[in-house]
Order: sequence, then C-alpha cells, then structure tokens
Amino acid sequence: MPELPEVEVTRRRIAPALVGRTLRAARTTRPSYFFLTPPGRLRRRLPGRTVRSLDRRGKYLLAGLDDGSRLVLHLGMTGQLFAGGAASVRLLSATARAALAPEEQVAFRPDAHTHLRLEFSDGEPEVLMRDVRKFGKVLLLDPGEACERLDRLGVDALEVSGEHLFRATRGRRVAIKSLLLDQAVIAGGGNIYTDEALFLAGVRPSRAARRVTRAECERIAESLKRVMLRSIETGGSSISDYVAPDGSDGAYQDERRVYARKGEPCRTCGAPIRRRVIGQRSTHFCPGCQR
DNA sequence: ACCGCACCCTGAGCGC
DNA sequence: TGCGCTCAGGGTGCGG
Repeated sequence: MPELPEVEVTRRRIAPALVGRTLRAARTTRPSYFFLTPPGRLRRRLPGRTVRSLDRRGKYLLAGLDDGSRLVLHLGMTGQLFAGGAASVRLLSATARAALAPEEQVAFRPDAHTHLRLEFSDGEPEVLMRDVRKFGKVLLLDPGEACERLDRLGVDALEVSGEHLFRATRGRRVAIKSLLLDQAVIAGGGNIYTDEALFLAGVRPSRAARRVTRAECERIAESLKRVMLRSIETGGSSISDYVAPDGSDGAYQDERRVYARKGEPCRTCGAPIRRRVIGQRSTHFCPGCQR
C-alpha cells in the first residue's frame, strides 16, 4: 500500500505518540513471516525502553530506542500504523463496515490482523500496527547491528538527482518503470508515484532504461520529487487501505493523472489512459503525452 | 550482473 | 447465494 509519501506522513503524525514515551508492554500475534524478529523476543525486549527518535529510510520506519537498539517497521501493501482511538472505516473489514449505519464512526478495536500493539507507561494512546496481507515487516536490531535490508537501499527518492538516475540507467535493458521501482536504485518509489512521475516527465514507462536520455532522467527525478512532496502535503493517497495515524484519509488520489485511470481521458490531451503490465506491476500511461 | 518469474497472504469485486 | 476468477499501493529468492 504505502509508498514514500504515505510512510512519511505516517512518520510525522505518529511521532508524537512514540518519541519520548516509555514502553510498558508489547502485544503481538503468533509467529509468522511478518515478524523477522520472533514476536516473543519483541514482547520480552521492548518493555522498559524509551523511544528516542523516529526516522524514515525509503519505505522503512526506524524507531531509535534508548539502549541503542532500533525497531524497524515496513508497512508492505496493507500495513497500517495508527494510534489507539483512531476511527476509520479503512480499519474495518467489509463485513464490519456493512454493519455500520451511514456516517457512523466506530473507534478501532484490535482484530486478528492487528499484529503489534505498543502500550506505554504513561497510558493512552497505544500505538497499533495492523496488516491484513502480512507483507509488512517488524524487526528489532541490537545496538550497532547491521541490517542488510536497509544497507541495500539506494538514495532516498526525495534526494534523487537526475545525474544519479542517469548513471543508474546506463547499460540497463529493463523498462524504466521497473528500474524506478528498484529500491536499490531509488528508495521509496512505488507503483503510484513512478507512474505519475513518468507521466509528468513525458516518458513511456516501457522504454528501456538505457534509452532514456540525460535530460529525461533530469525530468523524471524532478517529477518524482515533485509528486511525492505534493502528496505529503495532501496527506498521501488513500485508495483502499491507507489511513493516517489519526484515522484520517489522504487526498492525493484526487490529483492522480494516470494511476488507476484506465480508459479515462488524459487531463492534458484527452486521450484515454492506457494500462499494461510491466515487470508484473500494473502500469498506467498516456499514449499521447508519453514517448 | 542482469532479468523474468514464482511466491508470500487475505480480501474485494466481478461475471456467471 | 455461491463459485471461480482477477486484481491489489510490497519485497525476496531462484533459475536461466
């Protein structure tokens, strides 16, 4: 679900509920590959720790703890990180939604998909992590412990330059769209914002990366930063599952130019937006505006 | 080194 | 109503 903008909005808004607070208890669901650190270990190790910082690298959130360890969170496709008391239909199953009267808001109650609950010594609110598909990840790094997943990440998408992208594309036969999704090249890009950035840059997503010119790489890098910064301003994209930590929706989905607009007219030239699969990911572009 | 694909998991929406 | 199918904003690991 979440790409860099959603993760960054989550970071900013959940930080007040984490930083400076001391953990009293951690509750988890049963072991699954969602937990890269066994949940029993999280339950033993987290209590008593105080959160000192909350940072983001690509789509990862890193909570720095007072003993030098780090709690690493990734939201995968359907992960949701929010404060206790948040109310949103996006936190409910369709069955639960159907039982609600129109306009009725019900505070979230932990369900089977709520894999991590952090309780604090000063009381409310608790912080919860829910993930229906369990593509998200939780791990606890010991002080100074290296993390291959994090070390593999390329330059953060908000810092990417045209020059970096140009160098990364040389000799690469993959579609430029696939290369933009490669977290080792640019950390933070996902399906929505790569499609949107390629539209703004006027580059067809299927084009071989090595055929993209230096000037186009400049435009792609600038466009990627622009769409992501704008999305952060509007609270991210709430298309199916994403909610901010207070339960509120983002608004960037209303500004999409191509993503999930198959058949609808291009906002620039009027041609119907096309969808095709590139690198096993659904990809959207305007046949008139992108070469 | 690079590339394409299978796979991890659950649920929504569609046609029949 | 139910069945089977496709699709979904993520990433890893394998074989060619």
